[in-house]
Amino acid sequence: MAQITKHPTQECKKSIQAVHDAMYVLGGKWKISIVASLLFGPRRYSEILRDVVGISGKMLSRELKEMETNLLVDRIVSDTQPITVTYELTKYGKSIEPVIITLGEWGETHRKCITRKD
Amino acid sequence: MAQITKHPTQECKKSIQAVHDAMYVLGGKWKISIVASLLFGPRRYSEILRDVVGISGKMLSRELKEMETNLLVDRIVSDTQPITVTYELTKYGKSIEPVIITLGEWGETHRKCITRKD
DNA sequence: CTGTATCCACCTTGATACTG
DNA sequence: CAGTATCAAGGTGGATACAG
Repeated sequence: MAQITKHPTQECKKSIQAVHDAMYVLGGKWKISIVASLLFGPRRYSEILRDVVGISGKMLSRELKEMETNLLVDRIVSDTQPITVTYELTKYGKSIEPVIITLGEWGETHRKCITRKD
Repeated sequence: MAQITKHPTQECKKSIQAVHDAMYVLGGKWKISIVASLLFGPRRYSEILRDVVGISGKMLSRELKEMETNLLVDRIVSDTQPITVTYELTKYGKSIEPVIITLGEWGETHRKCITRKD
């Protein structure tokens, strides 16, 4: 029916909006990396800190807090001595997996391109 | 063989790196939206400006320049009067399509979640 | 039309030190 | 271990004016 020929702008804007929505939630410098880490299973604060190379503690807790607010992760506190905190993706957070996979695959390819061309 | 149990960190870091690489190139506030726009076909500067709601001219040209540098887009100048400039995705740029699609789908779902929960 | 230059407010991030 | 507080620096992005 509606071919993308004469008035593609509406179609286009809709897609762009969807993508923009996604990036609003995943938009921090580190959020996607954190999700990638959490896809491997529940992680402690300090573990994420080691996994996500370059992130600072401040950023990690801040991003995690935002992600908690956005219902992407659960924060589980065990009142051991000293306390341990485990983060894990919610069902909703796990639904990002395809995005991460796709992005990761593209990233690997990209790295190859870089290697060849730089 | 190597189960993701004892030493998941290496596996994990690799994935995270790949994702991080991707975000390095796609990382601006607007780049992904611009790619989304360009996926609908070549676009003029002013068209992208209209498609990507909220972006300013300065940001658009800046982001496009970076994307050109990263070989994601081609910039084609027609020396009409006045000149017109068309941007289109390179083959490499088009390879991001799956990412955008996946992200867009997730974004739509996310919007539904927002609607229900906010 | 397609940008660039400048000014400026705001946001983001890191380093460091500190708390429970 | 799991954060928080504070400071400082740089990046981000918009408005406006200007240029080819």
